[in-house]
Amino acid sequence: MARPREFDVQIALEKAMTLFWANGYVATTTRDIVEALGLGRQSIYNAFGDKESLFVQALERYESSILDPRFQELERNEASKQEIVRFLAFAVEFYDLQTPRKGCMIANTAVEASKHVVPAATKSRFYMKRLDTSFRRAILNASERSELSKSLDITAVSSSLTCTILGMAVASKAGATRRELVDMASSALGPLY
Amino acid sequence: MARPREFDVQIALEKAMTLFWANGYVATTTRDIVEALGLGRQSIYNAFGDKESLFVQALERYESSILDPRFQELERNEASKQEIVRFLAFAVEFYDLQTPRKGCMIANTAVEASKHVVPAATKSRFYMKRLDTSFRRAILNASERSELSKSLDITAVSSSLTCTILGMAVASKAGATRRELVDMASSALGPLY
DNA sequence: TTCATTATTGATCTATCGTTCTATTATATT
DNA sequence: AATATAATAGAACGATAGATCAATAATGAA
Repeated sequence: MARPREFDVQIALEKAMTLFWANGYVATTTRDIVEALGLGRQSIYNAFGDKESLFVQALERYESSILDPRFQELERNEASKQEIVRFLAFAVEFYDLQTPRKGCMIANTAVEASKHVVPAATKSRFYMKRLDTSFRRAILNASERSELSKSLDITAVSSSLTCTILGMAVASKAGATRRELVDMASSALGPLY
Repeated sequence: MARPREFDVQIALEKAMTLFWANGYVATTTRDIVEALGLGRQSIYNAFGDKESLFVQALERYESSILDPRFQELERNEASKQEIVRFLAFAVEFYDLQTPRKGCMIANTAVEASKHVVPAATKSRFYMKRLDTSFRRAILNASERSELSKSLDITAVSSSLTCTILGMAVASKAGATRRELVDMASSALGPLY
């Protein structure tokens, strides 16, 4: 009935994600996108709509391909101390091994793109809440299993862990060493021991 | 000998600082600057040079008018636990009371402007290091006064405090409640008690 | 095989970007 | 009062932004 698309939409979206992740929304030009995706302008507009729409789809791909898989462990009903530790350990790897250092696309978006892309602001707020809720739930489980100190302020610690993830993202992008990232993570985990 | 400037350079710079702080480097246009400063284009170029130069000067003003005064306490030779607590308490106020929420210009710069303004990248790295060093020194003092647990990993805690400041900046910009900011700060202070 | 439909290509649109030019105005020194 | 100097105001610059148009190519359904 119609001419079929010659490129893989998911691969193209992956490239757009990487580009926006590294350079942000405003600073990424449509010319950059055309070059990075290796496609014609019109093909990109056909497939993804305008720049803002492409950005939102790239952010959604970041969520589904990067974030969601990592949340899976942490959000299990029985998740406890171990899952929190593993989440933080993954964050260290994730941030440290990036070349170039891009930080976290959600944190970057909160800082840079929220003002220009309304759904992006909503998403960044949602994911921070989701992270906080996940941590709290896991801490609660650990507490019920008597793995933690009785006097622990669960709300405070979950907020602190969320804060640590965000702080690591910024520090990483600013060039923090692996050692520093490890220290940030391990120190934030202190209250659990 | 020549016509005198009709406006106050420091007041104009303050306005530029607020604008860049809220909107970032790339997203702020020279038109925005002209409107916010209430001056003619050429007057601004005469006084501050091009956009990049103005940004660096605005960032330097942020450092001297916002950051340096707060570092003063923390960087005293005798600074100890109390100064750390006060620094974090100030950060909570600072981030919470902003309208609109602008976060920290250094953190924003690290995320958004580093790629476009080389001196800004240097500055953001410098200030994170300075913060870390100040915290470490104060912790060291507290340790020597036996105010802290013997087993405390001083390097890890100072990294964690730095991380917390950055995380709070991002969380605040994303709309964190005051309660959440308080929790982030107080939980990061946990190891000191 | 024809035709409706969509993909592709590359030229092109308008708006706005950061910056500079030109002309005028205002002052301190002579 | 005359002059050198710098500030101001606004028009204008070339470059580039995001987006679209027009022409062509490729497919599946009739």
